[in-house]
Amino acid sequence: MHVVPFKKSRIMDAYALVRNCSLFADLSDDHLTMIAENTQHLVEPKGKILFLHGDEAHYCYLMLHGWIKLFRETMDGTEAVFDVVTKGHIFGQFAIFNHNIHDYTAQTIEAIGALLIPTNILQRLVTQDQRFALNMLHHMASHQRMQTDEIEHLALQSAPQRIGCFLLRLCKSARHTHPTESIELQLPYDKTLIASRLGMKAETFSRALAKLKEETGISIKGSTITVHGTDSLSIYSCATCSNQFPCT
Amino acid sequence: MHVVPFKKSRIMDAYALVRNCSLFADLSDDHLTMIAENTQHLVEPKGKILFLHGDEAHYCYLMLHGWIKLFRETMDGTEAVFDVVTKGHIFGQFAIFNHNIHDYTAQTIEAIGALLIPTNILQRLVTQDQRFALNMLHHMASHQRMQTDEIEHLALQSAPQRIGCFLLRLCKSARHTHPTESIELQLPYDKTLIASRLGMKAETFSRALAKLKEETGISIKGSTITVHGTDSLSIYSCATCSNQFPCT
DNA sequence: CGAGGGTTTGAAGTGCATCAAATAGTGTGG
DNA sequence: CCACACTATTTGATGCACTTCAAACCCTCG
Repeated sequence: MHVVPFKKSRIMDAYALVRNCSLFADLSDDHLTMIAENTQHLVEPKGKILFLHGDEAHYCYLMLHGWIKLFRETMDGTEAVFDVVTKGHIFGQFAIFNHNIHDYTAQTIEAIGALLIPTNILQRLVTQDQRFALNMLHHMASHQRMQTDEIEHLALQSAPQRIGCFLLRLCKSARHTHPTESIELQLPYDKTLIASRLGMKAETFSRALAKLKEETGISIKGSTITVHGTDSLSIYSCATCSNQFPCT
Repeated sequence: MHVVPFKKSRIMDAYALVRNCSLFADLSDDHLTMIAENTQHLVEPKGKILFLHGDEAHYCYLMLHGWIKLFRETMDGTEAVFDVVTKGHIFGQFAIFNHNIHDYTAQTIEAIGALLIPTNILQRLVTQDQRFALNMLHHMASHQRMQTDEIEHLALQSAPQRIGCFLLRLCKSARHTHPTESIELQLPYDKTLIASRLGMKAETFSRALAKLKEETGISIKGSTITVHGTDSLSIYSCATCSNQFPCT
């Protein structure tokens, strides 16, 4: 594990990073400082496994840059990718409610930087600080809502629709809210991984993206996709979705 | 809404029911009594919708008997069934972390009895009682683990495997742990609904169950299924599952 | 330039859905 | 107790979506 210790002067950096994470919003300065003082700065190259499904949890991870794949692997080698996360996301924190056991495997898909937060600190805080417990509840609830949507999507949407839904989420995180304006998107990681993230094979992804282009008029040039207004995507993808337009 | 008010003498009944629910375990007598005093006894016939996806949440429901289907419906009429719950289960409680909006629809599939618990009481309690907040965290976490498994199963298991997994859960809730003994199971609700619960059509369920019989040697007589040892089921169903034998 | 991974394309197979119809099971009123 | 209506379940035939296997293409980077 490549840990770069924070110098004293860097503790304020960690403090700022921690405070910006919604999970720690509204904590007292004392608690924020206590967390910041106990973090370490983790740097890892591409392909590194941070922990395995079933491992004892020592840390949770607040991402600074790079991408991480969260997944499970079955005995026969197939993978189920639950999420792919980057800057600003935190993962591994739910282990404190699971006998301190990680519920999935985490692997870097490119070089990353992250803040390591010891789980025992979270464990202590959650029993001592009512506000943190409430933050954690809201944090878990929002995670749960996303999982519920995920289940619905897996059950009801076709492959092209799931891609459309994924693109809509990209539009949203690019703060693109106007439903008729054009927006140029960069796929955040390679198509093979997006395919796994959406529960399909790379070949299916390729064909499904072509079909999505046909159906909604998006333009595709390598990993650059131009959406000429999100309306057509919403109509096509959210047709079999119980949420309102747009579903994210 | 058919509410049968508790007589004063029945408050102790409600008290006992509430205390037995793990979500309220370890609460102080005062708080348990306060909850019990504010509950109502709900009785509803078959087919009744308790609330719709998107409705404002006034109550959560502690089941006494009967079965409830929790699901979402898309515009084109297809359903995604998330769960089917009965005696001892509680649902609707997560709305307090979702702007007091229910996240799915709840409908009776046969006559039910339930304890109605006002959500505003939970909302107050979760901010005032540290222990309740912690209970709620563990409760949500265990719900989340089940959802995570659900996503993995939908992504990786075939229809016959999902049925096998469902039967294994039935074995487990019948406290049948010995892996080589025979056990006779009653399907808890009709096959059409089990099919929806497992994300497949009734026809597929019928054929998949026949295939499961072929593969694992279970016996089927109407809604009675005899499992001659859970080993063969585990081996067949958990082959594409990341969890240990058995996965539940 | 050449190696290797990512991506696309084609051909063939599998699994589940759909549509249609037969069968079994259940509760009803006579 | 029976005939009927209605629903649940099974079975068959067919179609579609996604996968699998194989090969070609493309792009990047040493």
